[in-house]
Amino acid sequence: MRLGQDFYRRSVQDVARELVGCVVRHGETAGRVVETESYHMDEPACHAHAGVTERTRTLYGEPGRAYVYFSYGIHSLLNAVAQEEGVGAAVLIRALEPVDGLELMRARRGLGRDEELCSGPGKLTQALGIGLSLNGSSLVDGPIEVLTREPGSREPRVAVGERVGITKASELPWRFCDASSRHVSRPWPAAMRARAA
DNA sequence: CATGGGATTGACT
DNA sequence: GTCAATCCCATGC
Repeated sequence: MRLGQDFYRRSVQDVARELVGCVVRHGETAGRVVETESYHMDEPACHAHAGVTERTRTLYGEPGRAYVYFSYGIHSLLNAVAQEEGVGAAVLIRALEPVDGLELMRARRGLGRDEELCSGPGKLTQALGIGLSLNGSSLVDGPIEVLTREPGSREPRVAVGERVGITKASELPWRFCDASSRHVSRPWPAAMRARAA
């Protein structure tokens, strides 16, 4: 079942935590979310911190849309816009566990072990074929689907830690991981595993 | 209009 | 562990 707009119209931290275990699908390819990070306009690591600009318009828009942006000249990164319209906040999808369309993912990514297909924010957009043209598209009724956790599938053990790869506000514990997954973008320190819920 | 930084990855030492 | 690739966008002149 697809997540509705109300799911996203909440605290961005809650959305990030609860997205772990959900499934993202684009066409034939799909993966289970094992790692997310939340970003909010009030802290300087968030693009929305600069205010409303052409780039951040999507971030300030209605919840439940995709914010896709280009990073380091090479990678597209996928975010889910959260909170009320007018608040710049989003959840970065950092890693997936491949579920469907593995062959197509391998073709798009080149040779690699299954753990390497979607174990990073730039890798998963490549594996799922998500590009900048999908910026602003709806996750509620658009081409990228975000589905609830399969009933009966195991409850993820969510570990909380500091966000990865940023230079500002790196102390905030806004990274959420399935601690038992081997498909995360970076190894999970033992100290953080202890905090897993 | 010119410049510089960045929520990354993969190749190489 | 280090480093380059490479482009969008914000900022400043």
